[in-house]
Amino acid sequence: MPEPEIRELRYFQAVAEDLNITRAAERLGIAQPPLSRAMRQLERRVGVDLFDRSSARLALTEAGETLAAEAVAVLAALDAAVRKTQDAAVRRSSEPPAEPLPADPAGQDPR
Amino acid sequence: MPEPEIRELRYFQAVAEDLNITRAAERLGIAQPPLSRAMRQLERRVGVDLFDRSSARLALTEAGETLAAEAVAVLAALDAAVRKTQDAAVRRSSEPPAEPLPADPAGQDPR
DNA sequence: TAAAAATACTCCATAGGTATTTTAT
DNA sequence: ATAAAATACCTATGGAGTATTTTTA
Repeated sequence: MPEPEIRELRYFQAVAEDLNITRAAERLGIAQPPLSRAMRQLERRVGVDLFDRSSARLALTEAGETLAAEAVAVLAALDAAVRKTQDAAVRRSSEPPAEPLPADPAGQDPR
Repeated sequence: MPEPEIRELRYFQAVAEDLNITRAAERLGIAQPPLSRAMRQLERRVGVDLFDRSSARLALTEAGETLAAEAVAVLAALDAAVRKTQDAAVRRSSEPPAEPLPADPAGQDPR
């Protein structure tokens, strides 16, 4: 089983927030069964249990908590990578660069 | 078109290193055409040209150089996420943890 | 009994393969 | 003429859907 994909990390982030696969699926705009399967597959990919399903209330294992925290960094790195790549292309086509929008949500990491 | 996936970033990293799709494909264990298509798809996903194909010698655009640098961070973050998640599960099942192997390639980021 | 996750299928999008053509040196 | 990328086509894996069945408060 190969490594986790970005889509799975996004799904996992939603489930870890809600601790409810049904509601996370609604939020993600997909059905519950594929999300349930995606989480099982993610567990197979990393090779560890991420959820404690022994109770009715879905809970994260310690490993799950760890991945939830780490996933934030991975997804932030991807978002930054895409944004910087697009910025690099824009700069090339239209110098000088437009000044950064003041409506800047949370400051996107100064280069 | 949705966002880049991890597999595409790994492929891109190989192509960016070789600047030769055919050789990168060999290295990755896939055929040349699917790799060529994956790079086209990646470009569509980020919405910018990553390669300059005007010459016989494949070259990265400025955006491509940017993504090559940023991809390293994304993939490192993913590797760290998986490793830490697996470590968290191991710690839980067998305390105390076995001491870290001395044959440690490049030191895996102190927590 | 009710709410949520898991299972059993079906379908289709897309990752990947082979053969071939195009392009640029 | 050659080496590499792109295109055309086909196959198969797996992502996602609906219907249904566990499971546990």
